[in-house]
Amino acid sequence: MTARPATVEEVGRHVGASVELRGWLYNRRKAGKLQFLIIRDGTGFLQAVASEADLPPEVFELCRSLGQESSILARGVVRADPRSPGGYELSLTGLEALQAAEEYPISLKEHGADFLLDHRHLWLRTPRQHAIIRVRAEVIAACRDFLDGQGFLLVDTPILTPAACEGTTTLFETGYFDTTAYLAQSGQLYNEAAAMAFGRVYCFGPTFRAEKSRTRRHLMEFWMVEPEAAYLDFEGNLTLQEAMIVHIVERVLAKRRAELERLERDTAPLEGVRPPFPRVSYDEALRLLEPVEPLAWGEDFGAPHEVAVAGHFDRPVFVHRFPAKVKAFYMKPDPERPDVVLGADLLAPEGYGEIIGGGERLADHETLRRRIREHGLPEEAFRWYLDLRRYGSVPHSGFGLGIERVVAWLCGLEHIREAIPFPRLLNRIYP
RNA sequence: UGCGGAGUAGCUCAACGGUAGAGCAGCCGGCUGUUAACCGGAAGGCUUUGAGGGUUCGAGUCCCUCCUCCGCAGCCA
Repeated sequence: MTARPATVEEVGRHVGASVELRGWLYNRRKAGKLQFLIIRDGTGFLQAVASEADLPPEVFELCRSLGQESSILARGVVRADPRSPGGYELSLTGLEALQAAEEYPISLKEHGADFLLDHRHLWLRTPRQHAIIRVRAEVIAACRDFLDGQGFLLVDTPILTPAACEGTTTLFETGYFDTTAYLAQSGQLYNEAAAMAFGRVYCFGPTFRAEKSRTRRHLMEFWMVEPEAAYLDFEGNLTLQEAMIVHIVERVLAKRRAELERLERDTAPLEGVRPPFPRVSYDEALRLLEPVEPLAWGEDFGAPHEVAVAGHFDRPVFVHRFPAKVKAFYMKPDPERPDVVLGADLLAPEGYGEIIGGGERLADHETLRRRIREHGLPEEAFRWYLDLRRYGSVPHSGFGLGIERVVAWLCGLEHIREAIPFPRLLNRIYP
């Protein structure tokens, strides 16, 4: 009988057939003349049963001696068997080892965060990490499909930039031949240029922040989707964000339910993520906070404030019209109340905090110049940006969605470090 | 940077100021349906508990300095 290559994912289509799996030995349990090998091939995990009675002695011995994560070619007959986790198993007829792994460091027992992060390159092989990374891929695909479907054009923005978007204190500096460059902390300013060229655009890529923050929601390097649209006003921007979040959640629920189950994520709160999302002004938020986390007008939200406000709602909530002085220079002041800006943060429920920040941009040339000066930013560096207000300036809005925070929320993660394949944390850049 | 917690076997953790231990992994053996399998055995700490100093008859344990990690806060997505 010839063995056809197959993947664990599609093994159910090969019941009764002889197949070859190309993968790794995830675990083995021994029971005398039987051995249960858990084989993973990247698409899933499958139990293979090695029976001493049905195998040449040297193959049975090979099964016995191979270490965890040895690379193997496993041949056998696919059977449906309720005793097997997953419902299918492979009756082993042959096994070949490409490389026999010894003393694999990550056992199936518990490990600490530091140890696992040091072995992130191997940690990624576990079922839990598979589930998270698959959800992440789905979130990214959902963002792009949604925006493509809404007429947004992908326009990439640079990672090496000459100056700060929001000041230089949180920028990673790097050499650029004879001068200095900074790693982008946002594609927004370039996005605005692209929006004036193409109307509706978005960028998607890694962003870098040299903030010395060590919390469960911060990465030094994280991925952000940033749509920007000409002729989009503040309200339209909120509606767009709402539709996009609903799209992402629905798609993950539809296509990655098995992964959420593996993560033991209670999906009930996610099922309730439907429009409209509540909208709370900064002033209203202060009133909500009064009894629990009082905040003086003019102060920016801290993490406890975000959690307290979001705790009032069963779905994401917009907090809008923050005091102008705590927000970035490019935000448009509310024409009816110039001490607040037409910006909004979207706070995820269940304590996950801000997942989107955005708003309507300042379109007036002179006001923008003044704000740049007021923020102590070098006007020269923003000459090209100011040009956008000199040559056909229009009302426009946009936002940035943090991929890892959305993934952490949807997966119910305790820490954002699991939401990205190789997290860059404060004092950690290995592996 | 501030506050709090923790560094003991490869991993996860015990040990009142009084002889450093267990589970898991690895190794040897047993078991034909295991589900992080289980059972038995030997070994594993270079006089050794992150590093250095101090108190004490005696320090993993108490004190000081430093290092590393974790949590929280600030900042933000």
